[in-house]
Amino acid sequence: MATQVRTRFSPSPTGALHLGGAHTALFNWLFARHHGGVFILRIEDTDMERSRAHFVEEILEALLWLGLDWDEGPYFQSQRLAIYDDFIHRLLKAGAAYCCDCDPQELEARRQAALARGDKPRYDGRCRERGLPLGPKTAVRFKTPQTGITFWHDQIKGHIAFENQELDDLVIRRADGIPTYNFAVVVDDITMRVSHVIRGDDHISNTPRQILIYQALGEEPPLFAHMPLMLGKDRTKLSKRHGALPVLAYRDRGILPQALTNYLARLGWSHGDQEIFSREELIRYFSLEHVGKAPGIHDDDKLLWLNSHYLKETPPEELGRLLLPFLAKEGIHTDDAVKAARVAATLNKRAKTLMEMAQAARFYYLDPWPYDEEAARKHLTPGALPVLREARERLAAGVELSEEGLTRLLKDLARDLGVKVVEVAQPLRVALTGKAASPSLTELIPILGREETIRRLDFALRHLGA
RNA sequence: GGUCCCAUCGUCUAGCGGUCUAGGAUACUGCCCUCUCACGGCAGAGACACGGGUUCGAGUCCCGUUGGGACUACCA
Repeated sequence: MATQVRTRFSPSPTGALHLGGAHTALFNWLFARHHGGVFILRIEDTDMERSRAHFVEEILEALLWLGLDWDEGPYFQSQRLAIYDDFIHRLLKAGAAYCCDCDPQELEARRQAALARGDKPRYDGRCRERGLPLGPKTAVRFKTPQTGITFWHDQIKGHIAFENQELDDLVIRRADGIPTYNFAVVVDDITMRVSHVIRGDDHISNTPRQILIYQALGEEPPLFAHMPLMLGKDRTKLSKRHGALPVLAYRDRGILPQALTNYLARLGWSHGDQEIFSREELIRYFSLEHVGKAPGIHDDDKLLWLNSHYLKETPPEELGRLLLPFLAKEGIHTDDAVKAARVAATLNKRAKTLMEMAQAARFYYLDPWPYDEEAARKHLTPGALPVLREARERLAAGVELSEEGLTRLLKDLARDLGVKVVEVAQPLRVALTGKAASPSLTELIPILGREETIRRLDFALRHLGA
């Protein structure tokens, strides 16, 4: 009988969830969902100094926004201290760990000295055989075997091996009683029965240490899969300075969650030539075998392309609803979802984000003046007076505000005035939208309405001194 | 410095020894469509890091070089 697939995502609340974190969360989630397994959320908040409660809230919010729901948790390491202590004592009793009262500052000084000498900075094991009791000022170190090789078959990278002598006796419990990362992770993954540890390959060098702890505990290690890191444009680990924003910043920018998950899924993973994946397809096709080994560089352009794809695919009614909060940010406070849907339908092919869409939608709600300077200079000239006047008259006379009616109006106007269609369209466009580029007049005028259209034409006429 | 990981168009990638004069996507350029801008359609340019092997045959396997990255804490 195959054992149940159980994966976990374990962020530390020392900052917002960023793209890299979302990437590994997604892969864990997809793997669990693909296998009908369990996805666990665990908050690694043992760093009391840097952990903040509000980051926990933000991380959960971001995961939920992305649609990455968890089946168990969130567990908090800070609430599991008694469990870690049990395992510490197991190790102590077995002689696989020992207490150490070396002064941290001294240790740091020795580290620096070794570095300066060009030596490998490693703990010299001076407390190893001292048999110190566990006291209030003692840390606990793991007794790393000094010979032999620790290896595993990585589900993504293949066979990886480390010589044990490269490793030193790491602290697994700090003097303040809090376990360190490498130890807490192992205890958690054991007790939560995690079957697959899928994480960034910056954790590869932690893996042999963790495997050694499993062995000392007499436990079977889970399967490891180290996925390639996401790098910034300068090819270093992705961070704020690459413009890699927190996940929620993408939401606030008007990126759709489907676009972001699609983007993240295709970074480091592929399914033939397919680029667009529904959530169901992602779950159906995802597998570790098709995760690549090479790191990927974050490319905002590709994200934007996917976002515009999903913007085009989203039904206008939904798009209108999504647009409302972005309109508000433009100072347009409306709850008219019907109008917003009509507006969105004219803009969904012209914007890459909801934020852009809201900016482009301003003229539907606000007076288009003052006009864009260059647009007005070019198109709102005295020569345009007849166009504006005639258009105003015919609109007032009751030209039908339909696609066909307005198309005919533009053509007739051009013919009757002896100019090209573009020469009637552009002045009208600037008069109505304030800009030289906009959705088609035949679709924007019906939304503006007859009265408002005429009002704007009158203003333009007066602007030209008519 | 040490250890480990990685290496196909600028970027994301397909490729699991012959079907590769290397495919798709994005970005870029041009043309078409067109009331503008987009969208869409078509076309173009653009890569197997280098050197050795193995093999009848290597982008694909092995070794080395170079390059890049990660880690190197009583952070996670």
